[in-house]
Amino acid sequence: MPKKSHEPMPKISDAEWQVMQVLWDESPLTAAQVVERIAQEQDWSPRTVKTMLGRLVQKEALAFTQEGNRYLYRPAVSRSACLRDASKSFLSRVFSGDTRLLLAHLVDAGKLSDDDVQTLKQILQDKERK
Amino acid sequence: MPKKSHEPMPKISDAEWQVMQVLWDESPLTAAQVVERIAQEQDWSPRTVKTMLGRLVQKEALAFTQEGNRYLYRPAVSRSACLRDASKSFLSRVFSGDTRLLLAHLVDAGKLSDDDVQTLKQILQDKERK
DNA sequence: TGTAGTAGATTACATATGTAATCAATCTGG
DNA sequence: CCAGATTGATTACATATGTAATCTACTACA
Repeated sequence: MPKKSHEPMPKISDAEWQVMQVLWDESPLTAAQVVERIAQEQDWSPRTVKTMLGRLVQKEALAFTQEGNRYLYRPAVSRSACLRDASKSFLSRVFSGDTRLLLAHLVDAGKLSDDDVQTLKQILQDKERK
Repeated sequence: MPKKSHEPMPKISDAEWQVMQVLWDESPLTAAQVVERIAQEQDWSPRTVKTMLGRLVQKEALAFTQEGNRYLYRPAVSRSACLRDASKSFLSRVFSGDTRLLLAHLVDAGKLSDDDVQTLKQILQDKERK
């Protein structure tokens, strides 16, 4: 087994998440391609996107390989690990780590459509049958 | 009806949440009392706590009334409103606004004990009977 | 009544973040 | 072969954040 050095998850900022999402959805991508994808949703200057890419590489949340004179970027941390990490810190910060509180809040705050409720019940069924 | 000016929720930082939680749990409190409560969990200098209090007052997340030569602090924004706001931005940033994804993740990532699952089912039952 | 504690106000300071602009090397079309 | 476009690299700069220390005014004890 390779030694898992359990590097602390890089702390990804709000804006940076946008960029990560793009690359988790599709990668590798050149900076220009990321800029395109981002443009669909955010009104950022291409410079800004480049900055994000640079910072994410520094944080080792992204990696790249040289392709001719440009870079091909790809995630260096898994989306699921980041989701786990972000969920955990959000949960502890806002809901004192009480998952049930969060769930109750979601259900309660009308965050869930009837459909969502059905899906959720299904998920729970499955989990029980597990 | 008083005119609801819908001020944009003040953006509460990670560290500031700690202080808000204390005051949502019990208020009003003097700075010294907040320092005490915080000391239970965090190893912050009393100065640091004072800074948080000051910033939260600026952001109008806290209000105070003078009591002799000291202040009595109390929340100026409701916990539930902040939970709503924080949940919303977390959800959209991390889970692209897909509540079901978040739920699936929570259930899935073993965040839920069997007990939690029961509670959740109960919550759902209640919601349906609503 | 003078002096040491407190309380709040002001200032400090490094790092993070949002949001770019400028620079140097390279590629590309004429 | 050269000028403009394009790339990544470096620099910029205001605001936010974490983490305090210093300053000033008032209070309470000796």
